[in-house]
Amino acid sequence: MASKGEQTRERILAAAESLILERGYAGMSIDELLRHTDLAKGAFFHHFKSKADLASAVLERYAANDLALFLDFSERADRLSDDPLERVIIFLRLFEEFLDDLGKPFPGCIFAAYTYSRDQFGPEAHSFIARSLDRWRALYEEKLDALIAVRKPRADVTARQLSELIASIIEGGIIIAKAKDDAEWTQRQSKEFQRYLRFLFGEGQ
Amino acid sequence: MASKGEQTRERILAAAESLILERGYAGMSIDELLRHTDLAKGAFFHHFKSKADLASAVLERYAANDLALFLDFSERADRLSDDPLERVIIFLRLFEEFLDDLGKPFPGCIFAAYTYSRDQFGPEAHSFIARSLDRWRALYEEKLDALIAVRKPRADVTARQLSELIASIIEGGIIIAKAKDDAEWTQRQSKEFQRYLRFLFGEGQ
DNA sequence: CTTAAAACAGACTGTTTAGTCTGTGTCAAC
DNA sequence: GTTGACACAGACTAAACAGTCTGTTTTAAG
Repeated sequence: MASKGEQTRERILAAAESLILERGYAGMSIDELLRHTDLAKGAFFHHFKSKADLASAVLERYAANDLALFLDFSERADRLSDDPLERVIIFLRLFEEFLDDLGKPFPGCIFAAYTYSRDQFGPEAHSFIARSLDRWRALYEEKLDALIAVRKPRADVTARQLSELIASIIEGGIIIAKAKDDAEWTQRQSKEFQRYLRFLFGEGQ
Repeated sequence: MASKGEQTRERILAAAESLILERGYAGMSIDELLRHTDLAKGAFFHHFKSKADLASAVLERYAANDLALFLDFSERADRLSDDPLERVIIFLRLFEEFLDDLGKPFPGCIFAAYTYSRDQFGPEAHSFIARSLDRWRALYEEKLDALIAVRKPRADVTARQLSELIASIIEGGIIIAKAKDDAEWTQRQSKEFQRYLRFLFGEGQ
């Protein structure tokens, strides 16, 4: 079980993530973060040596959680079907299910939030975000590659192209869902992408 | 011609927009904005009564410019072709051309930047952003509606669905292009969407 | 040329900010 | 039960912050 200190650190990180998504990085003050966690200054600076240090920790934690989440979707999809097209679609639907269960729009993507505060972070953060986004996209590419390997698409399309498209759709979907406070927006776009996939790889027609 | 005061106001707004896109709203200080525009405190508060007032003005200016830009693309597309499918595609390609000419990734969407600093603004700003995004999306819907009216799509798809999809693709594309510093990312996704459109509405196959 | 409003300059103020520092509990190991 | 590392509390500081205020220059109209 996690030690007391680790629990507190996690509490700070979770609160910071949600505050950053609502106020932006510069808009989240440490004092307010402390109010949200019922802690004092000393506690915070015991766990993090600066606000920038917190920013890195929040970023790395988000990237790890995000990757774990999608890896889980990916593996579950593979267990739920043997058909490569169905595997992609189930992969997408597990994510939709996840969004549905939130009840409200996804609170936001830390990569996007940081990208719209780019100047506040160093080049290490920039490249970490770029790599994380690409790893996430590559999860889609893998699945689409397996599909293309066994079933020739009805057009000269690559797994990379389709993975870039679905990554853009989801990233954009998250923002618009948040901006319009529409909890189902992203899921609808995911469905539309599936229709495109069935056009490319489906049996009928 | 614009008066001296209007010119200064515009200079402030332009500098503020670009600073907000790079640092976030809270991350942009008035003092730094002044350094970028070579002005003093008095000048700023002569034109804007507060930082929040500036925020509204930046938002409204961006929305107006954005709408004008896409309206121009829309009208030019209509003049360049009589075929409704070509009109949609030219509409998209004029935007791609615009992005190409920037040389670097699009600096970002103010609607998205504000959405990732939501708590900093009031409900009027939220609904203004929601309405602006929807008006922009509706431009696509109009064109797609005209297309569907004369050519039955190869699937039971609506103009609204397709407009939501392309809006998400572009909004997400802008972020990822910025995050990865990839100037052609968004254009590639636009092209992939066009492939989908040709599947749905194209002649051959 | 006069004048008054508009367009700015820049010192100043009170508050908020990140970060420091000293001290106090807590808790397991010995 | 003593000790020493860990986990916090909270007053404090210096800098940055948004916003004020008084004054000077610019501009255009009569």
